[in-house]
Amino acid sequence: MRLATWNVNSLRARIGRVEAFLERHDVDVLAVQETKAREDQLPLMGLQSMGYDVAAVGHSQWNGVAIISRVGLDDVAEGFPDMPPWGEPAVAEARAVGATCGGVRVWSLYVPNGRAVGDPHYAYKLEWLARLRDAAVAWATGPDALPTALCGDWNIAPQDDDVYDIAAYATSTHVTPPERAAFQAFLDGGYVDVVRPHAPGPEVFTYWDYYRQRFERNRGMRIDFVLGSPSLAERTCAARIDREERAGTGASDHAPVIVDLDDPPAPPGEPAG
DNA sequence: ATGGTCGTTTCACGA
Repeated sequence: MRLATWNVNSLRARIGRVEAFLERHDVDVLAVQETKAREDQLPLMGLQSMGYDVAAVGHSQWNGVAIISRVGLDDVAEGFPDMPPWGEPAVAEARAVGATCGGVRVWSLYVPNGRAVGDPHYAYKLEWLARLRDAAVAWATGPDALPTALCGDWNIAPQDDDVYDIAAYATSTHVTPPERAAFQAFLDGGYVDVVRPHAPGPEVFTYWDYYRQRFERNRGMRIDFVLGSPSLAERTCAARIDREERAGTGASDHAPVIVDLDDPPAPPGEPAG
């Protein structure tokens, strides 16, 4: 099964690229962020004709997440248990959608940006992450736990090498110790960055600002991640960042991240094949 | 510190 995550910066503006991406990489499940669309605004017909179902929560101007799947879309959840409220419900709730796709629990997450250290949005970001972490650890444990993938734009660069110029971010969000601790708490809870081990090397960035030719100068950040529960991490056999999707006119400011999963181990007692 | 460029039910604001 091939799983991907991509902050598309408007699904309506990018629908042609999304369809081409799904076809080019033969993607089974795509978690998208910043759809900037209510469900009733989404151009779904092209995706449906390609065999995909869509589960989405959204707002016309910001946030918004969706899961696009051709291997099933069951037990859809809009938001996670105990997700903290903030502002308009339509905005607060447009940050997380979960579904079971082909036996894997997939979440598409748009972690709050935080805006600035000290801003109320920054405190909300940390609270949101802490509550998600508690829920996510619960999902990954217990006898009935499905392999779980936390896919999305985390708006956190966990390591200094994940920023083109860490000194330029000395007073910025995305790299502060509390944000990095919030990210680390998922790893401490058993989740694994399933991409970095399979896509090592210097080209780690997933996001480049539109302005000042940041992509052309490779001044980017690594803020999009797939964190896998232990059983999902075991099945991860390959991963890559599709930098080419970020090039050219009409690109999102984020590149897609792709993860390949082996088939699950056969249940005991059943013949192989 | 500022501004650069995108997106949006746009002449303002979020990223």
